[in-house]
Amino acid sequence: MKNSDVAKVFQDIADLLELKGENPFKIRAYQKVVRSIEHLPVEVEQLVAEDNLKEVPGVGEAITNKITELVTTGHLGYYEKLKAEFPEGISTLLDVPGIGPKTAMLLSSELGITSADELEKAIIEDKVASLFRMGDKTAENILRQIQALRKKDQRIPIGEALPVVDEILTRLRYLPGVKNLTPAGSLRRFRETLGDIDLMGTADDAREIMRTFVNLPQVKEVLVSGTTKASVVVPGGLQVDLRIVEHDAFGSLLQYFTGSKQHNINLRERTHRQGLKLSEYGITNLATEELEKFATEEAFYERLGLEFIPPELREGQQEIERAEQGTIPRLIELSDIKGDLHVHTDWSDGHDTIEAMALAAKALGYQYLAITDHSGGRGIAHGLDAERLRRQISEIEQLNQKISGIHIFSGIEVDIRADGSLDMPGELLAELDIVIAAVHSSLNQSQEQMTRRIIGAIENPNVDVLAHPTCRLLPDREPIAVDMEAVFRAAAKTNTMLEINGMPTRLDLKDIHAYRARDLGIKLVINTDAHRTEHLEFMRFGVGVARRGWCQTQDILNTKPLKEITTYLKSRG
DNA sequence: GCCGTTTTCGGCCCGACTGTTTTCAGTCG
Repeated sequence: MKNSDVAKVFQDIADLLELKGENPFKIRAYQKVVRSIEHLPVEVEQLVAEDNLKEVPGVGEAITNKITELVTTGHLGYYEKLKAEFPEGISTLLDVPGIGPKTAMLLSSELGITSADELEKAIIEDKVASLFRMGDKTAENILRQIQALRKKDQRIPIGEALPVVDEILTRLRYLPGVKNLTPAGSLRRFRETLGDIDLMGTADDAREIMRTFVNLPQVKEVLVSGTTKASVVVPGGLQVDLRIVEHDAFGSLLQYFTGSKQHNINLRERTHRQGLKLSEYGITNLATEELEKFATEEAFYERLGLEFIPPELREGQQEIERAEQGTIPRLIELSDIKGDLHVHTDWSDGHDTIEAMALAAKALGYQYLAITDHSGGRGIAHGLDAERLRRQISEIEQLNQKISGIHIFSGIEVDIRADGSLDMPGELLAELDIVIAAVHSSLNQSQEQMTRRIIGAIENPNVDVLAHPTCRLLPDREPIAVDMEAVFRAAAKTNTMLEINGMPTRLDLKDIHAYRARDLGIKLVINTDAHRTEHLEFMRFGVGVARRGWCQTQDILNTKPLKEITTYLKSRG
């Protein structure tokens, strides 16, 4: 049973307990476990087998037993019994913004409604507004939310959201008296998908910037428009919130709206024990009721006796304890990257020439670039055969003579065939500086077959890097069925590197896999898989994933300068 | 249901907004 399936069961339990009106803290305990499982870098099944469940934050005696029952037998008696107490499907009502447990129960008991569709019909038939504590406005709002929910593309990949945000920020940044304009929330934490966008800033006159914001050309609908807060909807159904405070309170505002819910809860629980209270306005001493303001996040964390916690780590895992001990690692930064080891050119399915790609890489300040076009495996446009690869190697030699200031490595992204063999003769692969292997076809193999196939490639002595290991595509294509723990073991044993592919539709390895791989001592590489010069900019997404995986420079191969990486690649043969 | 320099029992984050109410319940982030 996959972690996401386990998380889903416990999320549903939390929802049902909410409907039941259970003790809110009990409900929170279940919600906390859901988030813990979602962030788990290993399979729950493995933890059960090794009797390590209690190590997971928020998992105690009772939940250990429930998880164990669920993953060993495939069902959970407690959950089945709980479900039987409610009409089927009622918890889906909670997905509609504005509907909580009380309203859901009311709708179900009074009108027999258990789905958004039924609810929409009932509102249109004017059956809802007359219910207790409801009214015309409430009914109308719910109706709007149901209809918006249908139009909205769930969560949006960060790669799609970022350009929208950049455009908005550019329009607001140069207004007079505006400072500190920056994204917060899941975007600042660099989550791979976003539910909405939070923007923060400070201003001499908040009303001015608010007015500009709600009147931006890309705004399709204004949801809330106040003096310090406004919410709008932009194309694609994406909601964008802007909050503006006074300059001297920016640190607490940014802190408050950056951490995940769990990070904030953990932090406030901790400070509560110190006799302090946190809010977006600052830190209040509970005894004296005095409020301290903070202009920067650094000062805010320092006041709490904590090391600064990078946004990407604020997920409510172990980061607060680590900050307490002063052992937050110095995470890798974009400026640490010295080159890109996976790009395509017009020799295969890329858009630009080798020379153009090299010059673009040089312009980014890189010391090296590896050209890794596709091999000719089936289904890949213009893949190289042995003959063309030989010609490409010699062209790269000539270009290295011609261009100064950047070194071009000869490489290939060789296709891993369905049987685990590689789509290029071994003796030719051995001539290349770097060999990246990847799965592109027969994605529907069984987990057993696929795992064997990939491990076959990892164990091939010519392979240096396994590219985009799970082959998922955001937002739609699910990862292939593969035993990642077995892949990690094989990579660690053979000293094969794993890629963090920074293409925004891939981000593969993903954050928790990068965390696990790093933990096992596997060397990682952050690549863009660029198919044109502009794609080299995707590096920032890959670095974001690596930071979420707690990676430091020494964990990432392409932070090494040219001389070191050349020696390293040669030593691998 | 979890958890422990305040504790094995008694706590458990915080503020804002909205709409329905005549002082607050419900929901959200």
